[in-house]
Amino acid sequence: MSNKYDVTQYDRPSVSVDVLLFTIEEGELKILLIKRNEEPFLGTWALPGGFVRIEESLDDAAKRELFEESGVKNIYLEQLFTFGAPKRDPRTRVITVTYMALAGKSEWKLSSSGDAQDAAFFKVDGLPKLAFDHAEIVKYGLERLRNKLGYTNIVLGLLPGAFTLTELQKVYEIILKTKIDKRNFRKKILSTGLISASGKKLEGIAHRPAMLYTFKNKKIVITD
Amino acid sequence: MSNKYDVTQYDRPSVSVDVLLFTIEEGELKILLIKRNEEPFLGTWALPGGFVRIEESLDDAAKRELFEESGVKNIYLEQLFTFGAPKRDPRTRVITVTYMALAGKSEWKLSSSGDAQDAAFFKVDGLPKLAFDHAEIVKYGLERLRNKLGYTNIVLGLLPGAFTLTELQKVYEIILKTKIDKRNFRKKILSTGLISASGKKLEGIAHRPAMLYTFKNKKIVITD
DNA sequence: TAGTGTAAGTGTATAATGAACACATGAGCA
DNA sequence: TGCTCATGTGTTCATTATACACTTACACTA
Repeated sequence: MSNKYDVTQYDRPSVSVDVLLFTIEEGELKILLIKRNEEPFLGTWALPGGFVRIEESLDDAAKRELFEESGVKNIYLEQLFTFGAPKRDPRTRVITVTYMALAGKSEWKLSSSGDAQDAAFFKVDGLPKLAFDHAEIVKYGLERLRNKLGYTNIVLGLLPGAFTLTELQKVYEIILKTKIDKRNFRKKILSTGLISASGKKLEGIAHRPAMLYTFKNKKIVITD
Repeated sequence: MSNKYDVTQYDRPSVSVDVLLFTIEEGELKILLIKRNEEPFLGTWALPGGFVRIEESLDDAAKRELFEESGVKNIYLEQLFTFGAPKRDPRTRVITVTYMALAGKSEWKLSSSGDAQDAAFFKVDGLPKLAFDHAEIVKYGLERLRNKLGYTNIVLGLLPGAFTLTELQKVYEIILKTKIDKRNFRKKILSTGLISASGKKLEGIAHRPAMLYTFKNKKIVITD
């Protein structure tokens, strides 16, 4: 903190939060986008987000915006990066703190918000043109998500409470875009000790029923 | 970006940058602190930093503040995290974007700045009481630095252009607070192919002279 | 100039981890 | 009862990580 600048002396930027809400749907990694209904970028798809209120923390702002625009609550949320190029918003200086959120299939119900704005999940591979620098933000978030798969149990944010090992493996394969060997995957996952067999099995399917597993605790931890 | 908030409608927070400048000196990992000469926290040590100007990028603000307060230029700089708890600054709402910078021994000359403020390097282990939430920021930065040692060549930011393998190893040992086996360390470092023997050797020392090595390129890259 | 002090430099054996690979099992259903 | 289909399970080999000790090259001193 330099002594040369009075807190109130200079123009202040606006500060916003933008949230990448990832989910897995139909075997694809998707993110939530909102169609803008005002300028700039009217009609363009953008990340959910909005301005940070003067009395709320950044995390709270991200939670609030996410809830207002998707109805999602109590999900994993992690600060990603802060983007602050002077011209990233054509109106005025806006610095945006970005977040990554993960939701399981059942956790979101769109358009729960008062204003019935257009909101939809898009495959991260076939995204439309995005407003502002949001394409860059998505790229950054994807990279972070892929990295974190490797050394944390972050994947639990994308799964229901009980899941089969095949489902778990599919999530890894979808996000990392790789094929994984089934036996090696199971050995490695089980050796972490983070998940345990529930004893229950899938029912009503026309083949051998799979064991359902659960994460022993719901905290994201570093696994190696 | 929600449509419910006009850019100009609400109070805006102030946005600052704070920089963790790490260096190695006397076999210790140290960071630069500045003694505050104004309220709040008058007389308390704090991270170098200051307010982001309305027309400059966050990176530029961090570079500028670092230069103003330490005279250091052109060193490795990486955004860490953004801290925005509503009461973290008692004056008003200040959101701070934090950076980590790395400097070799020769790169800094303190008090090059106009105002002859108190500035000094402190061992990260024995830090004085810090202003604001700066202790938390240091803790976060240290963790990031330790992690990055493991999977990048970030260490080059702390070393001079030419260095011995023993010096390199010492940097790892100091930061990670571990003893490392000399032979295994050399095998691993050399196998990355990122450094090469310069052909020159240390001179004028009372024992077998060590080969000087250099990083083949000065970019920080991920090594595994 | 021989001897001493000191850090540099070097290899091998063992353990742990990662990668490749194929077939029997149990449920629903016809 | 037999067909279909995804589940579930072990071993071999290659790679990587770990543990560990002696010789070398220089400066200095006697």
